[in-house]
Amino acid sequence: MTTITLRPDQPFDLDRTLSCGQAFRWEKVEGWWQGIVEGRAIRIRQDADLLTFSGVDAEFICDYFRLDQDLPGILSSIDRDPVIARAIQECWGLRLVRQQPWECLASYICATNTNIPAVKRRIALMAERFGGPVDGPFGTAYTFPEPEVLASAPFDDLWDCRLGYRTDYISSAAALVAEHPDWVERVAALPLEDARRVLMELRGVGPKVADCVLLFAFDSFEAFPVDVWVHRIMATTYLPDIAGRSCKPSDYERIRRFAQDYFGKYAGYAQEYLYCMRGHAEWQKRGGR
DNA sequence: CGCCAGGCTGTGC
DNA sequence: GCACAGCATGGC
Repeated sequence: MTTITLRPDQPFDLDRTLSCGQAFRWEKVEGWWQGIVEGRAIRIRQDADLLTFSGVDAEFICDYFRLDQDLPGILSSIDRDPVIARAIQECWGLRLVRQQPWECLASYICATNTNIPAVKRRIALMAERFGGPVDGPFGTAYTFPEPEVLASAPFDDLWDCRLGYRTDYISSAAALVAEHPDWVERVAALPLEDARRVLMELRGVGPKVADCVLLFAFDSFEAFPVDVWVHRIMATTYLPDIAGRSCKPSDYERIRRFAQDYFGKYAGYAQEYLYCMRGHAEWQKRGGR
């Protein structure tokens, strides 16, 4: 067991961070969060300002949860009106975790037009079938499958992971990443808009998936993914003339441009705080206003 | 049963 | 450029 004591200037809420739906490989069991990150099985809990964990070292935890990122500074930079202020207040301690590009890409391809429990199930099934076993603090776990393995997996075996119509998307994305070992570096080296276009060349990757991957795995904090929840929140509070519920491409573009201009270079944090607020009872009670 | 979910692709105009 | 159908799956 290792511990980290959070400083007063390091606001952090482990529960909020791992349950808000950004990462899909964590589960809370008897007070402990169990997860698989970068091939390691991690067990972690929080008691006030004390983090207790095993499976990785303190540097890994600090890096994964971005504990050294100046969250108070970021939040004050996006805190521009009462709505986002309330999200910041109610989602106190939420941090964006540092995800691995390939896993993040595949995960969000699995996350289109579906719900979070189903995404978690798909990823767990893929890991059990195509990942590697790792012994950790909570028995045997399975790493997220390497692109080479998924690229050569028979269609029917992938289909059995409940991927549905996304089966081909995962297969071909895996093939591309497997064929280009420098894929991550190449995308990482591109400016946001160029990286976005490159990601969207993949089948099954549209604007929303591309923005998620850029935000969660490529440190593009200006990226602003617009899913149905964020679309709803943005339309009701900031762009009331957007009528439809279907998020047309022009709406998507308008929303993200507005958000980047309005919230600034950490618009992605604003997105995640607004998204996190979607499930808040008080928000829903008031009909999203 | 129907409707919705961290949407995207393909077709037709 | 726009709209609109179709899509596998699971939660509620």
